[in-house]
Amino acid sequence: MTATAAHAHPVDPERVAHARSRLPSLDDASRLTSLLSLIADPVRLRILYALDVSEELCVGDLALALGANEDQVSYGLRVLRTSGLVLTRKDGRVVFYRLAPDFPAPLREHCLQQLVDITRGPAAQD
Amino acid sequence: MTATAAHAHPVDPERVAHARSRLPSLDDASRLTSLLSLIADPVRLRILYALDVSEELCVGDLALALGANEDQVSYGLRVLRTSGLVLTRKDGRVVFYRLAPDFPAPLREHCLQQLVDITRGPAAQD
DNA sequence: CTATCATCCGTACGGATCTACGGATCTACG
DNA sequence: CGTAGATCCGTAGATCCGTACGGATGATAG
Repeated sequence: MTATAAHAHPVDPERVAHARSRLPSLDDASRLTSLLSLIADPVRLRILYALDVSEELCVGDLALALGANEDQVSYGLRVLRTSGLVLTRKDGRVVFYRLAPDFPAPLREHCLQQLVDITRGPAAQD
Repeated sequence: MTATAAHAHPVDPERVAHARSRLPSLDDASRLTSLLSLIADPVRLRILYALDVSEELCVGDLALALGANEDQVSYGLRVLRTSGLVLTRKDGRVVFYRLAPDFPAPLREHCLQQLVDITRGPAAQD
């Protein structure tokens, strides 16, 4: 055998079939996770938060707002820009960033506007 | 100066202040992103989907359902288990996994139940 | 036209993460 | 007991990712 090829017959065939029928394809899952990976970084996530509430900010101001150095912000923006999540507008020597108009709405609503709560109430609802 | 220390005065102080006041702390952001990182992986995400719809599955069945090898699934589960997102129940020589009872509800509702759509409609609605 | 500022780009380094493999456990079965 | 199945664990190698740095670019001011 090549690798771990055990388990020829399911323990619970019904559940396997049920799961399989509702599972996103590996392809869809990959697309989704590459999107999630983009926001799964403190700097990038906070950049997105900042842009979400402030419409438009330049790199330096973003760094100020986040309390991060400009290298980090610049790199974060590079990634977000490359993936099309943010757009730029250049005015003189300043580059302004904003969320792309086609920024995934569910991502914005759910992740940006509600997900912070997650970190606070997994077991403690206070 | 040590590093990139430019930009002494904001270009747009108001927006900086506004963003800053609404920004999650680096700490909250880090907590959230480490959670997001857990689901930002195709294997783990699909494991969670499968467990979400099938209540309980053992490693081998999970591998069957995902069409992945058991090593991948086992490693994915190891990570999820370590982080407390899934629980195990042992019955004979089979180990069953399920979502932890305190699995973050918003994560479940938003990410697992709605987020796949994201990958389909950013610009192309078919 | 030169100095300076805001920002981008390429690169190199270090650490985290995933994969793959071999072996250890524990259970069931005869 | 001894064997086979299901799963876990440790580890080594490959790969990905974020950070930091130096220099390039383009724009403004003098």
